[in-house]
Amino acid sequence: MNMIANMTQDITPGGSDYETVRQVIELITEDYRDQPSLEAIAARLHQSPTQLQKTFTRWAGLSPKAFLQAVTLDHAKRLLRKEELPLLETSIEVGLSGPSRLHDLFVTHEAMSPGEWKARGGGLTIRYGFHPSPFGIALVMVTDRGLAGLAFGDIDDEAACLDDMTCRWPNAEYVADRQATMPYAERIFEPGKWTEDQPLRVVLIGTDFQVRVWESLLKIPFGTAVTYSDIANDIGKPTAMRAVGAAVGANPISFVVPCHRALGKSGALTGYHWGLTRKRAMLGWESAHA
DNA sequence: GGAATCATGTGAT
DNA sequence: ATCACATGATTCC
Repeated sequence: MNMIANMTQDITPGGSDYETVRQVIELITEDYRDQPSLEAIAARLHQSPTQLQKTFTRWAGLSPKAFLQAVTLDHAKRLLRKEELPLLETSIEVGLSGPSRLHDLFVTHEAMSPGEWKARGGGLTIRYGFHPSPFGIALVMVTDRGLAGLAFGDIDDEAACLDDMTCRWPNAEYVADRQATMPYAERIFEPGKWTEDQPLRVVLIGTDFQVRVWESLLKIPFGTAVTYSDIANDIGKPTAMRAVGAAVGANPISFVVPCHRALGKSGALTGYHWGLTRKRAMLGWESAHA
């Protein structure tokens, strides 16, 4: 009967490009030994090569090939060596006014008191809403003090995503309020809107150690990366690299607190709470926008 | 090269 | 006390 030829063609609007991108990255990463051609990839996704190329480039500003190159071990190692990437700097100087978005500079953070942390969110009202983002559906959570949580999910994955977050502060009161989270969502993924006048307020809810790790992450400049042991050094506990890994993983505000810029010492990508593929996507996206 | 192994700090139960 | 980790260095094939 009717074969679904156009099945992959229409995807729901809003962050939909990411779905395609995700599959491309996944595919390339799995079969990177085979060096699959654009053509082969397109065939696997039931799309025409040109269409795929177009979608991908619209999303990343980079061809799939260039993108993949940016996520390669070699490149990662270069990010790690603090030998400033001449490439990035020139492209900024060239006058791409917008994209320099060193958004980290305009984030103000505030940590919760230990007492509040121990209450596990008790007495706290958290409003949340789902919004499209370049990396899939984003779950945004805010308190009256500022942004408290940011999570990602794939299409139709929203419930699991929400679960994951509400578990962290089980005693808090949760209210679905898309109106309240909307302004945050808009600004997060449009870093051009982050100004010194109106910095993005974030609230770090975690233990003392975790908060220190997260603050350290915030200092990593856009488009660069550090190792877990770098962070351990930065907070004055050089031997706690493993603990750092755990703390990084517990970061409730992914992307804003750039946990994706933490790599293994070899430059290899290690785990990511919301999926390694998403980590790759973020890194590649950043190299393209830097 | 890669798999297995161990030393390790923190946080949750 | 004990266990699970988004690590990292070392030691085996």
